[in-house]
Amino acid sequence: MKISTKGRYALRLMLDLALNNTGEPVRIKEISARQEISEKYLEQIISTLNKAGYVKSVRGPQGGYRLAKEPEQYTVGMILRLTEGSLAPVACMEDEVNACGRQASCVTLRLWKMLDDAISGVVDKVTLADLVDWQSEMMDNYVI
Amino acid sequence: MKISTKGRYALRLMLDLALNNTGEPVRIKEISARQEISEKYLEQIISTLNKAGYVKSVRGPQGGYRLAKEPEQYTVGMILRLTEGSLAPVACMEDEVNACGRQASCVTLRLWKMLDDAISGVVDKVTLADLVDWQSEMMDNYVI
DNA sequence: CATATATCCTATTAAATCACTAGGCTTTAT
DNA sequence: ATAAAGCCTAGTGATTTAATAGGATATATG
Repeated sequence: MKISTKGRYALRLMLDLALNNTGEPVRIKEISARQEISEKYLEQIISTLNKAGYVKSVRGPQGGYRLAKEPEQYTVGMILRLTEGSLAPVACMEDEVNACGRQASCVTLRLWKMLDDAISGVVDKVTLADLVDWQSEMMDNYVI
Repeated sequence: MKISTKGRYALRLMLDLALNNTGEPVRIKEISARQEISEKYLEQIISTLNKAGYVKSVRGPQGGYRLAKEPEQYTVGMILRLTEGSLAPVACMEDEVNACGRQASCVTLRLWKMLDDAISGVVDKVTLADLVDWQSEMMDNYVI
């Protein structure tokens, strides 16, 4: 019942891009240094985000990545589901077609639906822009 | 981000005991047949529940297991946390002492706390007695 | 007391997943 | 032409998962 490093790193990566959303592309090397995550692993993760159209890449020198849309447009759920695969607490809830034979008589299915709703209620509501806001709130506190 | 089979089986096991809560001990063999889970695996899972005092065992012929308390006394969270270890969505939230160095400046921590609260809000509210009720509701629907 | 029936306990294992690392290929600004 | 970036695929060690296996121990019943 854990969010994997892949999902967490993807979130930090997107947040890093949002915080450095100047128009200039951001290099993997910079993100790697700031977030203390290996360049190679970041490369792999950002490739998923790129293929999904969540970020735009610029190749060659002075290249890098930038967000494809505004931070408000990305929910945490979008990012985590893309990189984690699914946030459903049990496999039988993943697809439209539920293959489990016990389904009709499955009491716990109701429980899993409640859990799934609770999880979705959080991740589909919080956006990247919220994370950016929270970040600046924290910075404010440090100033005193 | 999944509940493992161990946790799901533990829940079905406890529900099976609750539905057969006659005072007579219930044998693993019966649970295994009803739930279609191997006896050996059930043995292992119920051993955890037994050590935690969630069930009481009777050894020897005519032996088996029964609930130590009433179904209302068990939340789904108790059972899942015991068998799964923890339901926290990230490792850095598990212990009282949080070892992560980024903690102070960690924006996502706030998100994980929201997620953790949402999950706990469900599993700490639903009891074994609720599952029993839901089960009988379903049975009613089948009668028509 | 003997026996069958149950729980109890520890070890092993095949498969899958996770969290990376490695190395070369392609594009493009200078 | 060159160097700096992203792009792509494969490999790998460690850990976890989901069991199986096999015997030890307790006890109700005849």
